Amino acid sequence: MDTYLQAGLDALGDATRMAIFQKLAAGPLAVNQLASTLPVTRPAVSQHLKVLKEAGLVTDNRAGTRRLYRLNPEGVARLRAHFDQMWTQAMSAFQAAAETPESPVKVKGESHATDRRRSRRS
Amino acid sequence: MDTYLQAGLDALGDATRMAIFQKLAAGPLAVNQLASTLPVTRPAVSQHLKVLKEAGLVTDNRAGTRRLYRLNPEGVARLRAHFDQMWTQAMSAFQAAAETPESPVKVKGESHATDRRRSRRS
DNA sequence: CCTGTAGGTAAGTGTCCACTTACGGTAAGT
DNA sequence: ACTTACCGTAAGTGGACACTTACCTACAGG
Repeated sequence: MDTYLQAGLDALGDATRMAIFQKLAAGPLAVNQLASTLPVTRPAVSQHLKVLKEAGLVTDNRAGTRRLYRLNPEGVARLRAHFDQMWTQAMSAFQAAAETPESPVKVKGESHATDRRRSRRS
Repeated sequence: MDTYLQAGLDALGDATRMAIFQKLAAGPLAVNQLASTLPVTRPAVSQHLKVLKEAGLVTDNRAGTRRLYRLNPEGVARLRAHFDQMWTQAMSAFQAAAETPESPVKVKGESHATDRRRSRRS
C-alpha cells in the first residue's frame, strides 16, 4: 500500500479535522478562532492540529501570544499527487475492461474453505 | 461542509476498505478472492463492500453462485471531482496570500472565554 | 434431493480514538 | 509583579466501529 496516502486519509478522515482543514484553506487562523466556530473545545482543536502538523499538512508560527496555523503547500501538493495517482489507477481498469469485450473469469477452485480463521491485525 | 466528500472520506478512511478499493481497481473480484488476500474474514469483507456500495463507489452483479464486485466509474469520478475542488480551493489561499504582501490580522477581542463548555456531538 | 460452495446478515465483543476536564507555561498589558 | 489571554499537554472516559462467530439463503453439480 501507499503509506503517504494512508497517512493523509487518516489525517483527513475525521470530520472535525476535515473541517479544520477547510477553514484553514480560507486563510491562517489561531486556535481559538478555529475552536469558536467548531462544536468542540479548544484542546480538541489543538490535538487535531498536532495530527495535521505531523502529517505535514499544516504549519504554525507564533504571533504574540497566539499561534497562527496555515496550510502547508508542499504537504497538500504531495498528498494531492498521491490521490491523483490513485484515481488514475482506479480509472485505468475501466478502459482496460472496455477494450476487451469479455473475460470469462473462470476461476473454479481457489479457496474451498468456508469461514477460515485468521490472525488479528497488529 | 460537503457531505459527498465526507461520505467518500468515511468510506475510504478505513485501511481495509482502502485496500479493497485498491484491489478492485485492478479488476472485478469476488468476495472470497478479496478475503483470501486480506487479513480479515469474509464477513468483514462483505460488510466493507456494503459500505462502499452505499457510498456509490462499487457495483456488484451475480455470476453463478459468486458475486463479482467492481468499481463504479461514476461514483469514483464524482468523488474525485469533489476532491479536486477541495485541493484547488486549498491552493487558492496561497496565491491570494502571495499577492498581498502583508495582512496584519489584528483581531483583538473576539472570544475572551477560556475553555468554554460545549455540547457533545450527536 | 442432497452435498458443497459462495455470500449476506445478526449479534456480540474488544479496541481505538475523539472528546472532555484539569493543569502548567508563555507573552502582553497595566 | 500581577493579571489576563492564549495555548499545549496529561489523564481519563464514553462511544463508535472494525472485527469475530454463528446462522441462514441461493445456486450448481452429482
